[in-house]
Amino acid sequence: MRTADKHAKIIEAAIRVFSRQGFFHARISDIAKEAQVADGTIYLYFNNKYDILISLFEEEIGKIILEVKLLLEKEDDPRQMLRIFALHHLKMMDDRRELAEVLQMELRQSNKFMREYRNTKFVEYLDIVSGIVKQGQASGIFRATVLPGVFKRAFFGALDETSRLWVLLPDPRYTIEESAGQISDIFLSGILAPPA
Amino acid sequence: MRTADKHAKIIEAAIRVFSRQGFFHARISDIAKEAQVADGTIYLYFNNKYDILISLFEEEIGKIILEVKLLLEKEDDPRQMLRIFALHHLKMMDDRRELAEVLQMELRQSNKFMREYRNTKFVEYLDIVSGIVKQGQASGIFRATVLPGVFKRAFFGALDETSRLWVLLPDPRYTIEESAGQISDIFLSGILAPPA
DNA sequence: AAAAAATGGCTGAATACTCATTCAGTTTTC
DNA sequence: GAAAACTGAATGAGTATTCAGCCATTTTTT
Repeated sequence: MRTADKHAKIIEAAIRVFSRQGFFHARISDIAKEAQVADGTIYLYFNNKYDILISLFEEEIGKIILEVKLLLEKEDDPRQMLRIFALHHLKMMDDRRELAEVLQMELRQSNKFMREYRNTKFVEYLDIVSGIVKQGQASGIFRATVLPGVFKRAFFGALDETSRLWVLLPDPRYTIEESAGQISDIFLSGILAPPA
Repeated sequence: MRTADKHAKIIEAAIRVFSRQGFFHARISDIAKEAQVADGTIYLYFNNKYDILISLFEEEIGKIILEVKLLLEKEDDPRQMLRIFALHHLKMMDDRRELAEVLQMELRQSNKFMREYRNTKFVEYLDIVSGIVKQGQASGIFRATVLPGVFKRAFFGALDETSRLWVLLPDPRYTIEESAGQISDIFLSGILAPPA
């Protein structure tokens, strides 16, 4: 076996290069150099440049989904589950700055310009939030008037925009825990059923 | 007058072309054709391709800021002001789909890859929200514990992510008013001072 | 056990483009 | 008849992808 998991090596290199240069400015030769591999080798593992990006999304978001689902398994209070999701999301984006940049910068474009690609994993990630909302509504803890489909977008949007703040220019004024707490507090006040 | 405001014509054409193809896939010749102008003419009004994008951001966001500030002038209750901001934002994104797509897709990249460009107008737009929050906190209507800098990001992120939903695939299940109302409700519950 | 043959992962220079930008020339304006 | 505005073909830089061959390893032959 000559290959020391070149596939993974190339994905990791691509994360670094895309985060530095953006997808369009990244050259295949840059990724190859970063992965310590020849340009041509990349085409043994991926069909083309887009395919690297799509594989990267699916694989990395897949890992994140597994992580957060594992954390949520241990909890059954939907209020705590939302807090866990928020904190995990921000922590993860902070721990993996380079991946965070790629997701924030390139994921949006991808839906539009890679027509066939449906971002299936990303939808699955968002649906974790609407799942929590539905669970909370079923048990009467959350208001039934809140639309889970609107809530999941708003909640994710708030987290995403907040984490972009640090990724672009880390701001020591707010800690991750503080931001995650504030966002969770705001959304929880907005969704909690009024005391009977 | 041979020029029937070519500058504006080119910007408008660029909005359409960028929204269809994205900045990187858009050719100068596509924009020229759309604006019914020769390729070279574009370089009489803009320095280069990036400059079209940046001018587009500054000018269009500038118009949006004027609009929303005009609406907010008439109101002095910070609660209503937040509702107005949310509704106006979503309405505007819905009315001007093509512009919305360009802002959503390209604005993020721009910060990173046009180093010198600081997105000044965008910051000004966000600061309208933190301004409202500070005003509400000063008058005791809003909790002082909420950080305006976190709140503005979260609020804008929620609106932005929500509007992307329709821009990509219009969903007849939620109206603009309903979504704007839900988001405002959530954030207002999160920021209102508890009744004394 | 040595030599020969086959395998296939890997390489990187060459190809085959695609556009952003320029500028010499044309048309319009005053 | 200058000056200004405009045109669009030509230029040339930049790069995704290909592919003919290399070589470490494994398999077959002697």
